[in-house]
Amino acid sequence: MSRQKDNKSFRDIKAIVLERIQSGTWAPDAILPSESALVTEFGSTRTTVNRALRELAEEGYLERKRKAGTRVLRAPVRHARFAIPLTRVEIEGTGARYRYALIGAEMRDMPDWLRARLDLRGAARAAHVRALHYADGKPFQYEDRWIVEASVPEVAEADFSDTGPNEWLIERIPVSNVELSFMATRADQTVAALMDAPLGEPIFTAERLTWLRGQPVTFARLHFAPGYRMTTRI
Amino acid sequence: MSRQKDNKSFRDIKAIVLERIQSGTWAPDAILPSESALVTEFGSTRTTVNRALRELAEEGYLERKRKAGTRVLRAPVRHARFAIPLTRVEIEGTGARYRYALIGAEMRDMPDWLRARLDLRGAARAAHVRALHYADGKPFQYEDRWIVEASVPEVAEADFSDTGPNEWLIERIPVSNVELSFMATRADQTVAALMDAPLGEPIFTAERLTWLRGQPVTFARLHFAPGYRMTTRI
DNA sequence: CTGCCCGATATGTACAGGTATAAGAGCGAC
DNA sequence: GTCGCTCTTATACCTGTACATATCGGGCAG
Repeated sequence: MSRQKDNKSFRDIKAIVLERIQSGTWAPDAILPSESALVTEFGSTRTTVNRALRELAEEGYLERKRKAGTRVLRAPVRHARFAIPLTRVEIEGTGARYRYALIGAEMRDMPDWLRARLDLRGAARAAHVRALHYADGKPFQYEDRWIVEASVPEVAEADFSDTGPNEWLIERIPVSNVELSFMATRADQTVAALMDAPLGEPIFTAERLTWLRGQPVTFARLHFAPGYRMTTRI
Repeated sequence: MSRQKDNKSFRDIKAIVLERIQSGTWAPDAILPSESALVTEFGSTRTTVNRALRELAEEGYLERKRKAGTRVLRAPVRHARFAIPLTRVEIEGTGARYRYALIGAEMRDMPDWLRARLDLRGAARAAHVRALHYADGKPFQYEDRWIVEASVPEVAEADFSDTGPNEWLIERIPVSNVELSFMATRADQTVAALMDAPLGEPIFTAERLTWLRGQPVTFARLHFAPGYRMTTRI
């Protein structure tokens, strides 16, 4: 016997509530029954009902306010979730062979636009690393990255010829705050040559800004091969 | 008096655990103490510790397995979360004035590529709607959408001259499964003319496929104005 | 009528204890 | 050895209970 009776798990309750929202039983803007009312209906406890409703609220279907009750959102604010794996993992995940090639790495003074971007006052040195990631021998992603020396002093001695700067960084800065942007850019001379694409080709591009405890760590611009699609299901 | 002693809330515990991960006290791949061990350390209950760890696992920092224990992930699988609001809401959120203009709407037989994309066998009719969304008088997004008649029969009589098809759909199909893709495309004749952009300009493009209970509902291609960036913080 | 306070109420969170389930570890039969 | 079994253990989840806290709305003083 699984459990004593036909008691609903929080998963069951989530499914039932979602079904009622989808079918229109509980229309948008409607206040749904209080937790304790649902407890008597489903024959479980408030803890369980609470978890179900809380997760549905987190997923954007409901809005909950103390005393006000739980309301069905009119236009559910859907959230797309993208996994952001290492490039190597992303490539290997498709079954392709991964290859990495360093193009160049030097220590330099950061250019003004970058200092502005990172909110850094005063001069600062950084490693400028450029690298290519291949999938099955074809260029997959061109990585153009700056790593702030003040935040990661070891970078001055780092060797990126075998390991990508991303994996190198993850060893040292495992967790951090990230600001990610995606955009469409035009292939310039460098990108066109490296990606084997015509000049001006639209390139799916990601910019990634990373901080650790308020200190800027790295700025990366990732140029994906023509035709790249970032896909998710929600 | 807030609570009886200095007991930790699940938020406190999350913060402490995260701090230990970030500072390397609990290095990647390390198994951290069992829930009951943490209970004695933090002086709370397993429910509380459990919630803290569960949420950290959801956020991609930890991996939890029954019996195996809780492990710090080497390369935290970070998840970027993007809110997917209505275009109108997105524009109004920036403080800009929203304007909508219908370009065309007709019922047609679906082209082959679309039927293949939606996994539909046999002929099927759909509404083909094209519309422009403006922010402060400038084109912001060109929407090219197909709505499957079999799934939303009212679409044959719908009038999209005042309301965008997206808002119209949300009234009828509040919740659904979505597959979202983002890519960089080249502005073709239509897009270039409507967006007031040069031919061939890189365009940030989203494709959105929607199902309700396994039935394909709509396919939309959203072309954003040149320079558009999709940004998030994680 | 207006502004403030205060009680009722719904959700937020915590505690204490229990059962269910997955999976590693060790043992024995073959 | 190795396959299959049981035992143990750590997490997953549930039941009940209690108190905390935000907020709506009504009542009262000015």
